[in-house]
Amino acid sequence: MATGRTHRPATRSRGIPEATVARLPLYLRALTALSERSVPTVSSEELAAAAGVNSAKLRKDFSYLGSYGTRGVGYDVEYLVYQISRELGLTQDWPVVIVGIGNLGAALANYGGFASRGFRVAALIDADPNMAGKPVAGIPVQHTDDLERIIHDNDVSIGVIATPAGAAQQVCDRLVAAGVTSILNFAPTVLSVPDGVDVRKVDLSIELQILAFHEQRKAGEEAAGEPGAVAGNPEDPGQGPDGDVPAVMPA
Amino acid sequence: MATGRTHRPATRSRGIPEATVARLPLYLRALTALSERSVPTVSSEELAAAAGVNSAKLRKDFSYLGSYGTRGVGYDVEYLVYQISRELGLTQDWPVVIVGIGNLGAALANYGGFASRGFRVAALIDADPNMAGKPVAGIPVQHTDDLERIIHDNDVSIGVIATPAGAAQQVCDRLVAAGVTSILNFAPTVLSVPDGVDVRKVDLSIELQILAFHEQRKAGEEAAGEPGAVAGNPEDPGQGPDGDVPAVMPA
DNA sequence: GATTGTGAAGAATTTCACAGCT
DNA sequence: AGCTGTGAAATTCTTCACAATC
Repeated sequence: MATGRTHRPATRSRGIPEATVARLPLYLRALTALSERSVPTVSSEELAAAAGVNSAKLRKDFSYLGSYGTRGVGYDVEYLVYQISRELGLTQDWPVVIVGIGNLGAALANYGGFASRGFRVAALIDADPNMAGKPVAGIPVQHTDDLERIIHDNDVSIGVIATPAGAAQQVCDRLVAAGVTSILNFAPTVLSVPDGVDVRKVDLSIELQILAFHEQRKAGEEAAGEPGAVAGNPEDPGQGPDGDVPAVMPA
Repeated sequence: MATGRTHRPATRSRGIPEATVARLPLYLRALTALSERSVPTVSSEELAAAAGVNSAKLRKDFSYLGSYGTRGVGYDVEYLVYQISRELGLTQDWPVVIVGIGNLGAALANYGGFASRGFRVAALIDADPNMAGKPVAGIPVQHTDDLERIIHDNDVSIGVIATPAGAAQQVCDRLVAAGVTSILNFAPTVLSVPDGVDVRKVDLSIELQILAFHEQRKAGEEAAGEPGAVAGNPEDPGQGPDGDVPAVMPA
């Protein structure tokens, strides 16, 4: 749980489970692809396959948004795109600042999917005076000294931190003090923020470590006398068109 | 559920919940920081605060690994570092290949935390012939044509995909065919892989969309007559030093 | 006949709260 | 006295299975 303002039935049924929220972008992407191919309708089964989940979960997820499908037919692609976009708040434009324009910050600035869906890179900020003025992805880098002014001038509420770990908390504090209430953190640190501020983190080395855990487990199982040994034998019951992604759970 | 070989009590109690596995790297990072400051022992309360979780959860997590603490005292930092490292499989060296050396791939190649903890960038691979031979982060980029050979020669089992979305599935297929069984995907696509292969994904735009959802909700609440209105009011019961970070992972 | 929407069952995860050890 | 380890309760998430609807 991340949102501040705690414990209260959230007014009236504004109760979309967090797990569902986290999947909406996945559905939206799949739907956008269908939309571009001018597919008019899609069944829960097809859409679920495209998004990499199972269809019961998808239907349950959609049920929290409302009844947007037609029984016997499926979902209208355009309509669903709109409804999910609206639910996610993507019908408005979110100015975003990226702080820390090193390799990663530059990569993020250049990332196309950024602008495509409701987000706009309002400014790039770096502590290195030599960077100031240099354009990255067509946007001139500004100096950290002006951080507060930039936030205010652009009415930014979402900040991306791509600085080294050591600078992250300090940058975070300044962003929050200047009015940012959502932070996407790429620095490998736990940020502490006041209540009411959301933080999400993206951490390469954590993801790799989780993979290493599973990889090690595979190696171990292989060694222990297993009938079929070696990885990659394609059997296993059930599991339909889900296919990927951990979840593991031995027993 | 993803890992092949299903349904079996996993020999003997090798049953660490996935949610716990996902937090072990967090604990490890906090412990490593303590270790560097030569702190000998730490309580569940302190460590939990440093890792950004609550202490009951941390103790429960550790209970799956064994009884590594001392009642009335806490945990021995060095010992725990070792135990968690071992559990995660970080006492061995994992050669990793990065495919797609654009902005992001280069950022990943330069990422320090990579080498630091059990991972070694064995090779960089890109489809652009002009990139071939050019060093990135001190490692010469190799051409996609040699992908299979590179995987074999370096005994790689973990691959990182940082290509454009359109190329990701194809690269994935080749990696898997060549023997890779764990994939970290930065391309905004759902990859399909055979059973027994783990995929984790890191997706900037999904994270941003989740933030936008919460941001929108805040704005809405603000508008609807709320007592304290406006974000950032620091009250709220309970919640201790937890505060932030959703934990991501729908994967 | 096909497919949605959803109660109810089941599984996983988190939190509580305290017994048990040092 | 302090802090871990853990059953049990509470909560959240997933899956099942089928009635309702087109």
